[in-house]
Amino acid sequence: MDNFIKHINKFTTISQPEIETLKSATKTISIKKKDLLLKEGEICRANYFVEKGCLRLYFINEKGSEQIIQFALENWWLTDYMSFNNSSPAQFYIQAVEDCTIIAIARNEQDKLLTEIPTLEKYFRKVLQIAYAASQNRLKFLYGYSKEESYLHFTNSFPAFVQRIPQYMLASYLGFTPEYLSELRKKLSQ
Amino acid sequence: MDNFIKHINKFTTISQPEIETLKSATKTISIKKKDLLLKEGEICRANYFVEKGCLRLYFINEKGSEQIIQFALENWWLTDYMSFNNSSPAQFYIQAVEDCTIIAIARNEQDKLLTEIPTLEKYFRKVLQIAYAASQNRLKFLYGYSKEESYLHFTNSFPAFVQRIPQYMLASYLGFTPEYLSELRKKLSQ
DNA sequence: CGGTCTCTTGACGGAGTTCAAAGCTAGTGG
DNA sequence: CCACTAGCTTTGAACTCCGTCAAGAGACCG
Repeated sequence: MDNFIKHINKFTTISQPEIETLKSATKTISIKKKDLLLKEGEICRANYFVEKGCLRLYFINEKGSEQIIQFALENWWLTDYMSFNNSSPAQFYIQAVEDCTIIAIARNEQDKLLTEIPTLEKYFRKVLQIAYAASQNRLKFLYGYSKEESYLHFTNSFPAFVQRIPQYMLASYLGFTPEYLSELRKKLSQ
Repeated sequence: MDNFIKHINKFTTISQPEIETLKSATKTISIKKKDLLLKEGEICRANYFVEKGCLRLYFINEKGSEQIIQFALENWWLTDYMSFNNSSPAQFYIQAVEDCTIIAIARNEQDKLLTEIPTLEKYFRKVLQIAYAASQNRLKFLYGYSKEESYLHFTNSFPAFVQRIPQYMLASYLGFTPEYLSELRKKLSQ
């Protein structure tokens, strides 16, 4: 819970009684590597904050292989927002890449919470504004870079993270095949 | 201003005096087709709501050609969020695709406004939550579909919008060349 | 009606995929 | 703590989607 409270205080001010309310309205979950928080087709009923570990959001494409859309590291929120907003069937899976500690706010609890603690509206607005900025940036790289450039950019920007995940996940996230990633690595190491 | 107020009322409740405050803190701008609201390298000092018309967000890639990241139609917000959040140099251009009526909230006014009218925090949080959901969906299509499938999906989903914009913009938004779009159209009309 | 955008056509080339198979690594149970 | 196995990574060859270039046809605006 520590990271979570710190994170809130980075963006707004929250009182001790409000923290207590928050604690009673959230669930802290420990999950193992490869455990699923959400499956395609289910209704996504919670928003997940990564206290520790790493989650991924992905779907299965027509050819039957996994396509990763997003990773969430410590201090990031992750959910299938379409499903979460509209209570529609999820289009994505959410899975633990490593053993994780997750803080979950259930959909119905969130509505109540935001009424009881209005400053959380500010917190979520700011967090979403940053996440949205990141997604604009992401699109810029996707459109502007070749696969090789994407790979170089990503490994230079997040060297530590690249060590944390298997290569096939990196390939999937960057939008190419594990075979091609292997070819790139070989080429670039010479 | 009508669309704007209606849009706010779809997500939260705003009082008459609050509307007056809002009116005095925003600027309504009329711009002509091809006018620019933001250039790469400038600091983006406003968030733009499309009351009427259509905007596009794009950048110039290494080869010197325009890459469109996003369109904004009526009732959508558009800005370079990275630049807007951090007062850093913009990575994008914002341009009118058609003659437009735009409502602009300046960066510093927005901070004041959100303090004076707390319900706007809820409004922006919800709008961003929807925009973020749309961007997750966008990524799913980008990763999951071939160029041909992207084209078919887009034209089927937004036939009216496809009529509103030149083909080279559609090609740019979908991430391919006008030449290939032309080839696709020919092939698919047979 | 003249000039500048926009769209089309076709030839060619290359980045990245697919498939199949072999080598490697790490986790698990005995 | 070792051995076995499933899953991950590498290799290479064939193929294909889509970009590039260049040139011409059409459309729209002043």
